[in-house]
Amino acid sequence: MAAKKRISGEERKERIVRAAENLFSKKGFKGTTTKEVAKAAGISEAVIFRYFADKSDLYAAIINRCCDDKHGNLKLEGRVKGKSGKGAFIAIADYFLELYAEDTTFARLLLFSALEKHKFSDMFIESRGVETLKLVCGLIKDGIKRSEFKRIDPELSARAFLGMVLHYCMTQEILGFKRFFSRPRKKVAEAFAGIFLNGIFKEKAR
Amino acid sequence: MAAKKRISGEERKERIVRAAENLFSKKGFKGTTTKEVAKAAGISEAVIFRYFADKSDLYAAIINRCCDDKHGNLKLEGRVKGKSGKGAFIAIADYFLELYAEDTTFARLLLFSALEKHKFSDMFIESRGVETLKLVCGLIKDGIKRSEFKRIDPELSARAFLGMVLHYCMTQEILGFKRFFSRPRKKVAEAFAGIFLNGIFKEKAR
DNA sequence: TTCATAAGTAAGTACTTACTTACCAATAGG
DNA sequence: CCTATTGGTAAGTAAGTACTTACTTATGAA
Repeated sequence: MAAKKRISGEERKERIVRAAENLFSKKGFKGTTTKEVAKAAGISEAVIFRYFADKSDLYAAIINRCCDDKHGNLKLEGRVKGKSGKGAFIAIADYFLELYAEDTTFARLLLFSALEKHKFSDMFIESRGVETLKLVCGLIKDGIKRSEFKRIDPELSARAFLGMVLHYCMTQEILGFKRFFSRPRKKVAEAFAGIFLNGIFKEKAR
Repeated sequence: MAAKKRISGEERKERIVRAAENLFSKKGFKGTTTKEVAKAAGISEAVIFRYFADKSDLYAAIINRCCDDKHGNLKLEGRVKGKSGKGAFIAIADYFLELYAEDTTFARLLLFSALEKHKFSDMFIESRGVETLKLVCGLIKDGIKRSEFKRIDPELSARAFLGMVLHYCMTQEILGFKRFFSRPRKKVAEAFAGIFLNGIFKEKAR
């Protein structure tokens, strides 16, 4: 029989949050029981309440993990850095397509939160959502300044581009559209960037 | 004191479904109790189980109502009929922008269903989702045939356009983006159709 | 009028939920 | 070695949960 291992408080807390993150993203906050979380974390239910005041406190811990994690935004910026024009938009599209194909945990957490009206979705909008929008917006404003793009509404256009990409990701991976319809990632990124850019590209030299 | 009114079975059933539809769309299937549904429908809980075998049977009734309801697709087709080129795309965008601004019940039901993995989202994809996609796809194929559009992937392009529109609707109305950012409906529809079309429009006469 | 039937309820049942209590055991520092 | 602290549990509790039972009352056709 395995000797009973005891783990430090911090490590245990971390494991509980990870287990809960998984379950909440799969079944929502209401749809997940503390019993399930305990089982997934390999401990008894009471331990959860030693580390967290109540269930929603556990939820708050997950949210903080997600929003503090600047990893996502940094990673995206890294991919775009150095690129310009079509390459930059392809990189953005490709980033999200890859992200959603790999793991929908975060997206599902966000959606559940928006539907169940926790404050997670608000916090998300204010941190990561706005950042991403700014990035795309910046690219567009640059293009306008250099007279490569038409003088369109930058925010609205950024929403259009991100909308194409993110709605595709969401329908494919979360609504399950990919069972009926699929295209190689590179092709999708290329097509979306192409449609978007040739739309806002000012035709030179008629 | 008001005389106790009795209502026909069909009418009562209908009222229960309507009450449940509202609540499920607000709080999800798991997040809504049969007690709440009964209260909203103005009856005792037991009545629900006279008309529906169980809670999920009630859910199924809602789904059928939503999917059978060809109203949505017909209404969209009606708006597009007779229009071509940019006007048609503006009409589509405008339709969804208006729909979401008025009422997110259906969209929320669909999202909850996709997340909670009921079969509603599958049924939706197979009925209304695919229909809408076909409509846009048809417009694009026509344009290609008439050599007005580039020879792009019609399905993928249709997804791009619908993505812009629907993701905008969703983020505005369900994620609550509209608190931070808003544009007049006509302007959004115009902008999205413009971006999309000038992207796939073949430039004539260089 | 009569009465079978359909519409409705109050008060349960068996079970699950989030959360507590009272207690136990491994570990680290003296 | 001892003992305070920390990590952990078994077995609760009160308040829900979906669903049932046993019963009442309005309605409409005969």
